Amino acid sequence: MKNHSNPQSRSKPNNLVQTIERVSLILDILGKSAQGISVGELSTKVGFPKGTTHRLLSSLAYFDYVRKDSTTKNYYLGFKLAELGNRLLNQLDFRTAARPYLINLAERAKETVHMVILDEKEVLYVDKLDSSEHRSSLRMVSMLGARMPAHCTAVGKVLLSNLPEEKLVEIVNNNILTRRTGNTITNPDRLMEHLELVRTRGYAFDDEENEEGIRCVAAPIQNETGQVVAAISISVPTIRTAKERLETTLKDQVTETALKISKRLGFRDDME
Amino acid sequence: MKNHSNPQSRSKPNNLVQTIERVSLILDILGKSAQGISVGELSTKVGFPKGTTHRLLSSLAYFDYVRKDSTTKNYYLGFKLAELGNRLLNQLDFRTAARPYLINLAERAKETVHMVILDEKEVLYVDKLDSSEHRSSLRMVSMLGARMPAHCTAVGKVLLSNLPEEKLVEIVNNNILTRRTGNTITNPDRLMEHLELVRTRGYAFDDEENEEGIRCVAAPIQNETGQVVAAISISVPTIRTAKERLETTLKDQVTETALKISKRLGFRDDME
DNA sequence: AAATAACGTTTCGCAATACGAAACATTTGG
DNA sequence: CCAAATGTTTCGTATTGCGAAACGTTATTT
Repeated sequence: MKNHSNPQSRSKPNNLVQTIERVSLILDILGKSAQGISVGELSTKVGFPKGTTHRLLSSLAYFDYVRKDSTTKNYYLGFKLAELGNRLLNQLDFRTAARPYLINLAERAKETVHMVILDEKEVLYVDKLDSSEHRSSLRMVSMLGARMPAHCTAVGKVLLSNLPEEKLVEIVNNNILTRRTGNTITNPDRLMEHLELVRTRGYAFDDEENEEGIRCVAAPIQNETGQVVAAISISVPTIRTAKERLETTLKDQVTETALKISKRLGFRDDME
Repeated sequence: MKNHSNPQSRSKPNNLVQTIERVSLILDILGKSAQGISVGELSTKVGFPKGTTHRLLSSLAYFDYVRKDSTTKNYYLGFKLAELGNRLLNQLDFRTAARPYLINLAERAKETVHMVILDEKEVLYVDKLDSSEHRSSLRMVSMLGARMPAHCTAVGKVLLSNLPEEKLVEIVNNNILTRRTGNTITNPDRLMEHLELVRTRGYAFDDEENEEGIRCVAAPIQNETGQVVAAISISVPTIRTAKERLETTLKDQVTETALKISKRLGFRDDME
């Protein structure tokens, strides 16, 4: 699997298959209902009749996309999704290639390391390594597959800054930049300016812009065609680490590691 | 979310929704094609016409269940699956409850710890902790969501042994017990006998029955109703660890931890 | 315990939906 | 540059899935 960015993605097909649209809606709702949901409740939520909802659910259950608690009769997401999600992550070749480098980085920095990809306006976590130092901290329990707005994370800003101009403008203009903390950049013009800086520098910081008390540095991963396919970052709690360490040692470690991984993927910095 | 076992699951609904059946088939194939697959190729594989296949794919792509490489035009699994899979795992309350105990167990044993649930004849990995000692070993790269036959793993045998008699018989009779190593129990009668022992003991070993060079001990996790919802295990390489340690220290550690987690979930051993 | 309400499940005639053959477009290779 | 292969769209048609209503099955009330 090589190309992971998807430039002209998500154009609404002229004839959407109704069932797929409905299934997607159902799974989204189930994903938000940790306690499960009954046919009736779901039926009113999605707006199609009980019978129809039931039919879709039982077909989904047959293929394990959905699970029914046999006593309460509530429906949940099914384990097939975990299986396919796992398959997907393992199919990402850059992820496999990066692993050893990320483990090494986490050990040396003694901090948490993430790898993410860009999906429209959000970043998606595809790997995560804790340093042995902070294993017991339960702060971030398994974020694999989790999403985060791009504009307020170091990884997100690195990835945005490498987008073709028009795509970037489209994303920035068509979405409100949600405020997550006092430091979040919510002004489109300021963000564009900031991304310009990130692009020339080749790395980005997150100075408590996404979460109070957490700072990050991030750098891009490029493949053999020079395309940016992912970004990696180191996250540190403000209490424990001085801003200076982030901007010197840690910054150097992420950028170096990112370059090593990129080279491993066939990238050459003499390329252009 | 409470009940996770699904006693009378997977009965074929009288009227399956065709689209769901087809989508499931497509996703399964994509899950096996790491290098991506073209419309034409997929179309012949699944056996429906190109146009139809294309329509389904573009609808799936719209909701991000599938991704299209814009240059090669190949299709891949989409990131929505990773997101939903992640949601599912985080919705498992017993998993969240168990985490701290598993971290502790991995640290003390200095070995790899797994948590799994039973899904029909297979076991599905829902959590995994490496001890800091063996982090760099790349042997098991992210098995979350991965599946394994139940009959040849310690966790699987624990879970099978707690199934209602009829369900167990059904599973053992309707599936061939695939041989994974020289030690795999492939004879149904011997397996039933062995599971009887596991049931009375309350824990199970895997003596290189699933993978040459790996041994495990596993114990069950029970919830407030006494129902077995998951199993946990410690895995050790035969070269590094004597069988005796597995059968004494490590066995005690897993069973103790499993009981602690069960109690945390409201289980009381005085129940019955 | 009986009655009833509330919810899950199934049925079935109808029409909208998705089907798929074939036309059209685009890319690839000679 | 043409031809072959592959991806995409169209469109008339029949099938598929729709959903109102009937039927079962748990839960709740009196």
